[in-house]
Amino acid sequence: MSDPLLDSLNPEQRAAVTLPHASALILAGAGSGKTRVLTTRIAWLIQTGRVSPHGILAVTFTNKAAKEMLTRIAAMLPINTRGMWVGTFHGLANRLLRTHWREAGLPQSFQILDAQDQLSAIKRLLKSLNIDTEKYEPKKVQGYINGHKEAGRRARDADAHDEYSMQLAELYEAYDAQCQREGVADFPELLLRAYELLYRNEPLRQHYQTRFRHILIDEFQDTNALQYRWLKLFAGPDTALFAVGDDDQSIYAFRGANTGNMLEFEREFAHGRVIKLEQNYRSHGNILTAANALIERNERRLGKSLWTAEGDGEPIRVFEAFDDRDEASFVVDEVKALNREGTAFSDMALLYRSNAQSRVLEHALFTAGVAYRVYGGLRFFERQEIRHALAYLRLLTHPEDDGAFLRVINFPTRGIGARTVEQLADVAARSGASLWQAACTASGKVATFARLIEGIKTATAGLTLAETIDHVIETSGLGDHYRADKDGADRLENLNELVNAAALFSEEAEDDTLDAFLAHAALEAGEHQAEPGRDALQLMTVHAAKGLEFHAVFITGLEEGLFPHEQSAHDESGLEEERRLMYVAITRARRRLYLSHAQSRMLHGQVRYGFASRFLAELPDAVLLPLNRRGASRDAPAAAPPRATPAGHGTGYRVGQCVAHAKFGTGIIIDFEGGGPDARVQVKFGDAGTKWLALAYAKLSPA
DNA sequence: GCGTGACATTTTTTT
DNA sequence: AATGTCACGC
Repeated sequence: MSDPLLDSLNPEQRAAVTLPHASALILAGAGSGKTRVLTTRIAWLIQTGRVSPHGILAVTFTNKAAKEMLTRIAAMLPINTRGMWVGTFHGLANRLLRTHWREAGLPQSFQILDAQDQLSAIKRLLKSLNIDTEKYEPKKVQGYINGHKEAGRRARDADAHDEYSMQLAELYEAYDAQCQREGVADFPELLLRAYELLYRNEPLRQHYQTRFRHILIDEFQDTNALQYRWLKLFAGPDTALFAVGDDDQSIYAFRGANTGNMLEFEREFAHGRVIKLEQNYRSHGNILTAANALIERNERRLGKSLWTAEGDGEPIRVFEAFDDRDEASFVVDEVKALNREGTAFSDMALLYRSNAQSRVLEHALFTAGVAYRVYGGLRFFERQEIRHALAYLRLLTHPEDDGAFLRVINFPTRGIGARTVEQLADVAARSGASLWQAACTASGKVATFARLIEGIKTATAGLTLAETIDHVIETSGLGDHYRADKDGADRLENLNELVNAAALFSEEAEDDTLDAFLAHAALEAGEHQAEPGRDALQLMTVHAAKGLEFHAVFITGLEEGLFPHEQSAHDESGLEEERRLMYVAITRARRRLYLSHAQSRMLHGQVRYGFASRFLAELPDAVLLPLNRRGASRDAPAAAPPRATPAGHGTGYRVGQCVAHAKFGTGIIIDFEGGGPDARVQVKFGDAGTKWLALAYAKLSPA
């Protein structure tokens, strides 16, 4: 009898879904139905009675993916999915630590530090230890600490051979001590703590190992060393691990993701049980041909080639613009044309390597009146007014939190300046107490502040979450502060939105305590971006586009130094990651793909000249369609792009022009000086670097 | 204690 | 170009 769950799957997908009770690695290419396989596997396991929801642990990297997974499973199964653990690594670690806080050595109300909180905690530490922040930059220290935590190393495990690394290790140690004292945990700490908890506590470990008979991991290529060890710890002798990933889409190595985990997993758990999903249901043939040709240039990969049952489709359009503004206007024209032909704006995406590139594009779109939406940027719970409000709340439930204390002690300003705070910190440090405790014994303005917090605590004792937050906003003076500020309307609205978010949270969450809400705020920085229904062009970085798909995709800024980014282009591994990034970008497109680059571009306030990205040359010519400059009328002198800076009269050359030199190859003129017989030009060559050449002697020809 | 202007600093991002 | 950080002066 046919099973409705499995009917629409292809043979490989079906094999993956119905694997026996053993660990396996699923190599799922872009657009091959990865999420579908993962969710169907869970549904199938439960429906066929192989496991109860209680025995399932499913891990993802983003909250969005976790939510999507739950929704899809719920749609497939009539039964209730409660009891299943589905969430992000951090969310699950938090859940574990909240349940076993005593065993984990944390206070019950421990607070979570996001990256920003962590950085300010580190700055505070460096200051208290009188460390030279020129030599030990806070950001570097943060990177050092997180790097070690993500590799599963405590300060004592960090190798310290010279003065510098010994100092760093000491700072790491001191930082952890500070966090412990204040009862806070940063993101990697959540994982490491949860890991250590199970590692050291055998009964607990056995409990979870027996409970979770099936562990499923999404985006496995993004796991770091600690997350992998974490999974190994959860897996008992009778646990089946189901890891789904695509090494070609690993684009987070820069933050510790380790594709090597896939190889290791194959050896340690899957024992050769590897299923490749290579049929792509998303893109037309030419797009896949390009993607395959590109990614084949990478050495380090497990090897996989996408194919489609669809036809070749349209060629990939390549456009060379004079400059970034020209590129933007090209994009605008094409977007409008596509929309006229019936493609919704929301089904088109405009991708770029780095956020700074969006400005010019936005300007052009705005001027042309095209609705667009930029993803990324400041998230809801990261806004300063929200952080202030949350800091008050943190202080209510967890007064030991010095970070929260410092954020609000003088915001809104109440006449407590740096000097006073410093004295307070001295008192606290001498007695080993928290700032809050020191404040409670203080007098004057500090005492008034302490009474304010105490007052809020008493007044909100019986209130709901939303009422509490509303009360905090009004009593703390935050509300008045932003009402007095003529630019404070948006912030007030956000604070109001925070109250709404709390009300919603109370409705939905099983545990609607203040602590739970604060953890939620830290772990889920807020995908609550407003105005969904509107049909708008989608703008985002390539990173942000992972996992999404669009009818038409524009990849812009395909220039050396930008994409691949110059910071990554030096070593082979960096370059391979950039290539994977390009692979991800290409495979977002279903039907139509545009690649564009510009001869010159405004970057960091000055004009830069770049060559076309090497990635363009790595695509097969057969699938590319170089676009001619648009209609002759638009090329009329009046509308010509503003690149024509004459390079000395009568020389026949101008800045921005491509030229060829017998010895140095081709390059672009980026500057000139003198005129007539003395004229010299500065040319940036692809291979030979930048050279000054005298026009009278150098044999240049237009290229 | 607080506000302002000079200064540097620019990848990618989730949790 | 634009943004954040820091030191200085009121």
